[in-house]
Amino acid sequence: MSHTLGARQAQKLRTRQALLDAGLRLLEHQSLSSLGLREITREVGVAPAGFYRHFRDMSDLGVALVEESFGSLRAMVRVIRDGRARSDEVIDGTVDVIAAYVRDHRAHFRFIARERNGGVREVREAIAGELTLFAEELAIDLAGQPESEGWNAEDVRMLADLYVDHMVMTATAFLDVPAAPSPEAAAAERAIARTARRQMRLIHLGRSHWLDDGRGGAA
Amino acid sequence: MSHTLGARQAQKLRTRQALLDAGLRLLEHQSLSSLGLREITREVGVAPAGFYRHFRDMSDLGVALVEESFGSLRAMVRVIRDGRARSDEVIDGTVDVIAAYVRDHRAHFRFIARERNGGVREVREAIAGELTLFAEELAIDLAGQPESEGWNAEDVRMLADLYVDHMVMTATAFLDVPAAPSPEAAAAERAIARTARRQMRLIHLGRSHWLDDGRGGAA
DNA sequence: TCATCCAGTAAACAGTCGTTCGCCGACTTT
DNA sequence: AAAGTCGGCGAACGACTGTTTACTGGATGA
Repeated sequence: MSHTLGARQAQKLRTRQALLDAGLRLLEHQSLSSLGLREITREVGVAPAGFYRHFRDMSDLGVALVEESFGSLRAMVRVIRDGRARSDEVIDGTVDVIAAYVRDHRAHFRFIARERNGGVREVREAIAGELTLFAEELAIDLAGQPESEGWNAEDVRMLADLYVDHMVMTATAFLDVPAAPSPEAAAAERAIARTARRQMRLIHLGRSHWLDDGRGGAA
Repeated sequence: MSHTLGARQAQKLRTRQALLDAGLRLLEHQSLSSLGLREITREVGVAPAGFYRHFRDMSDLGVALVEESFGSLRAMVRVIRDGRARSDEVIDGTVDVIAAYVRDHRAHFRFIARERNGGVREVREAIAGELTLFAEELAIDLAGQPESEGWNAEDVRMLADLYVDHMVMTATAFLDVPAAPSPEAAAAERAIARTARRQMRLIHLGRSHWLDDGRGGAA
């Protein structure tokens, strides 16, 4: 059964987590491919060789960070899924959730944004996989909404991809405003949220007129 | 006047360009922050110390690469600006231009995509600046189109940002299909182009209904 | 209680790195 | 033709890198 996880294994997990945390902290100002193994162990206070007890190499740690990052994101996304029905509220709610995610998990998202096209293949692929999964889930949600009546699966997926891309872009925009609270920063955040809401509204508008001409939007 | 640029200065420029080319080549599979000065000079066949005759450090070379990259992009964008008027043609043309840019300047765009959120601040800011400039120009173009009648400046800019983000995302998607020509690669490219066209069409649809309810889309 | 396991250690390995220095020699200017 | 400029070279520097090795000592299970 799930007994209290012997002091042995517990300590190992704590060290592993310390390595992940230190990595994420150091990645705030540099990218994974320039982050050294010794740099992390030094930060944690562990001998360099100890690193290998937990990760094969830095890409391995990177992939672990991807999983950790998307874990915190998924938890937050469930909030939207169980949201209201009116499109205004869904849009506002989505933007708020994005803003909250970036505020509360800034380092996580910065890591994802940075390594999404970064220099480490394994990590890039892990992120791409998670985003695809995310888009697939969203497509299922969208397909169930009344606005999607008469849509074929391909177009629903097309719309889901557009939404995901837009969410990533919006979150990235939030990243660029300084974390330290200040009047200017708050204003910048509000401007980004305002623009993002209008963009989502415009997309939603396009969505609701997609079938207007009876061609299903096809050329 | 512009006399034929003394053999002295000409040679210097040739070396400088060789450094830039080598850098771009090496950046295909890694990111700027992990690229070493010696790595570049070795590739070119120049002594490490020679690097400093052309660039202060690697960030300096990175910024030069940003300018070079956007130079080739701007040249290509002019093709769209002087394009047809019908929205179908503009959309198809835009997607084709994006595809062509990624095909012909793959290394340039890969660099931009990778360093847009990369670990080197100066380069990140240079890219952000160029993209802002790009969005501003696009906003001017959009404002001049009949579809924008009755739009306020903020909403036009909001739309321009949406288009730019979408173009970047589309170009990035093209990047992920292998450069080597193959049946599968060609099919993947066509799928991306098809999705991108539909997304642009959906956005265009939203744009043309933006003022429908007389509130200018405002909540 | 005793043998076993294994997370973490300390030291050494062969490299690599960015940067500085003085110097050469071909081009440029006078 | 002489003087000056300056791109590129070669060598040396101290610091840092990832990885391997044999080890220690506390938790673990018999």
